[in-house]
Amino acid sequence: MIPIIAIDLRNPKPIYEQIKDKIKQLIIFGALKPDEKLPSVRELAQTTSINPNTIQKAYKDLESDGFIYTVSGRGNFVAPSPKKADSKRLEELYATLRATVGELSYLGVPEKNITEVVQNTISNSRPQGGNKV
Amino acid sequence: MIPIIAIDLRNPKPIYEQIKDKIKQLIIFGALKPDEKLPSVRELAQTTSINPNTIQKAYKDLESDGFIYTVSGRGNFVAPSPKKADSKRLEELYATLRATVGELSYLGVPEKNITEVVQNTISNSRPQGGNKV
Amino acid sequence: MIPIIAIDLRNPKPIYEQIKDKIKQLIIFGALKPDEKLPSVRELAQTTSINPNTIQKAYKDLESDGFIYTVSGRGNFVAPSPKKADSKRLEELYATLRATVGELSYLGVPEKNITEVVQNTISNSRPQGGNKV
Amino acid sequence: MIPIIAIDLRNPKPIYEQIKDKIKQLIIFGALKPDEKLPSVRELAQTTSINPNTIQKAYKDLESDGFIYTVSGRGNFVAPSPKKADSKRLEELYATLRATVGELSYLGVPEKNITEVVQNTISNSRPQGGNKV
DNA sequence: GTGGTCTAGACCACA
DNA sequence: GTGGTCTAGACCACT
Repeated sequence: MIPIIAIDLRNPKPIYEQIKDKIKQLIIFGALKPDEKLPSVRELAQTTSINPNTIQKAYKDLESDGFIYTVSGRGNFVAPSPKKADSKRLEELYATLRATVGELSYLGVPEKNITEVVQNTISNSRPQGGNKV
Repeated sequence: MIPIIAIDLRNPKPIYEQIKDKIKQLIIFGALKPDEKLPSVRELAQTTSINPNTIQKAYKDLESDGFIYTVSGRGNFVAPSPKKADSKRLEELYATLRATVGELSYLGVPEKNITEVVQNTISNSRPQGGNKV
Repeated sequence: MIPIIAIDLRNPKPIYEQIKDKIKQLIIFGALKPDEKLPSVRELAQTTSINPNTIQKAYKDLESDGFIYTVSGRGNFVAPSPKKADSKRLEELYATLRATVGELSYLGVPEKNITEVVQNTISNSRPQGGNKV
Repeated sequence: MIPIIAIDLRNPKPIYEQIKDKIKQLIIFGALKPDEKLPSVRELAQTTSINPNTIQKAYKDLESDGFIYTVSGRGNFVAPSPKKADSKRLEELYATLRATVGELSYLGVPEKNITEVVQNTISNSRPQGGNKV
């Protein structure tokens, strides 16, 4: 199953970041299961009409962020859930969270709407490790 | 009161965006009150050792985003209330919110911690428009 | 002062890794001081006849390893000494150390010679932090 | 005694090199005695699920490096003593040693810890040639 | 002038 | 067939 990744060339965000974000989402929200094979660099390059080098950069970044792993000659695969959270990354995420929620609130979005989105997002995100069951 | 704005040159994020973000935060979380005067471009350029053109760009962006307003010859001031919520911007913020919360959850941060940060952020953010009081 | 970096194209080790290693050495053994400016990507590309993309890859890797930092529009600079050692990297280094020393010993190099090289290397490596005075 | 060789497919290092390194270690640290028989290519291929060609290549390299010898139709055996020290290889090992020790020192590892590892490694490595006893 | 991104096209090592 | 490396050449954003 090859998930289609839509790229918006007019988006100022770099293409490889758009790819990273899309794949991250697919992993986080469970559309891609652990150890599932991702489309090969060349394959994804063809289906998206993006240059293979650009795809590879996205994959490399995802690997160093611990979302996927690479087996040379075989392809790229979804990593099992990370054991240790990188504290630097967590700080970034918290900062983004505060800025985003703050702006939403400032723009007049009622608390109820915000917390609802947060709740839904959490319950839809991939249960990590599976320890709970 | 001239808020000190710390700029990190090593940060890959463009300087003018760092300035925008910092000032946004000061407004959202109430450190800068409505109609309060912002430091002049020159002044801020001096205290931060940043090129005035860069400061100028940040101010211009903040104005078009409705966070501040400019009075020619007088200076820049904090906007009293956010301009009508731009639905495109709201969608962006929601997308960021979902991505951020999703990743936090995926990285193993318990729901409690996330919602706590969200709650605190909301209650600390500036009551918009002064409608509540 | 632009240190000349010699590249051996016949060496099976990738060019960007050769560059990384050379620069690491210059930093570790103090030929490049903290906050000293490195040659720009284009400049080094010219003096070495290596493609700029290859140089950039080396610089990016060095940055993510904490040896240098990048200021966009300004250039690349030697990072001050790392505060926290990355435990994963340390493990790699210890493994390499054991393998190397083991093989040297196995090949008949007397203990004296090995420890001498180790001692010299340590005393020549850049004093980090400067706390000791 | 068939030593178990763990291969990490995610490791970017080629599989045949991982095998070479593992076997080298077993020889250097005495887990495999001189003239002891190594598992056959087929056998090792089965127990590790690695392609026999890959194992073959590792063995061939080990032979030309003087760590093992092959008797046609009989199998592969641990070389009794290292072949005459190849000065090119020694230079490589010294270079690696300096780079590794330098980086460890740079990363803040105290001299004591480094020399301790070196000492232990030397005393655990196989006494070469049996000259000492 | 600096780094950052992207493309097109090529060759290699590995399995 | 897969990822990894490299080149040549181009355009952009930032300062």
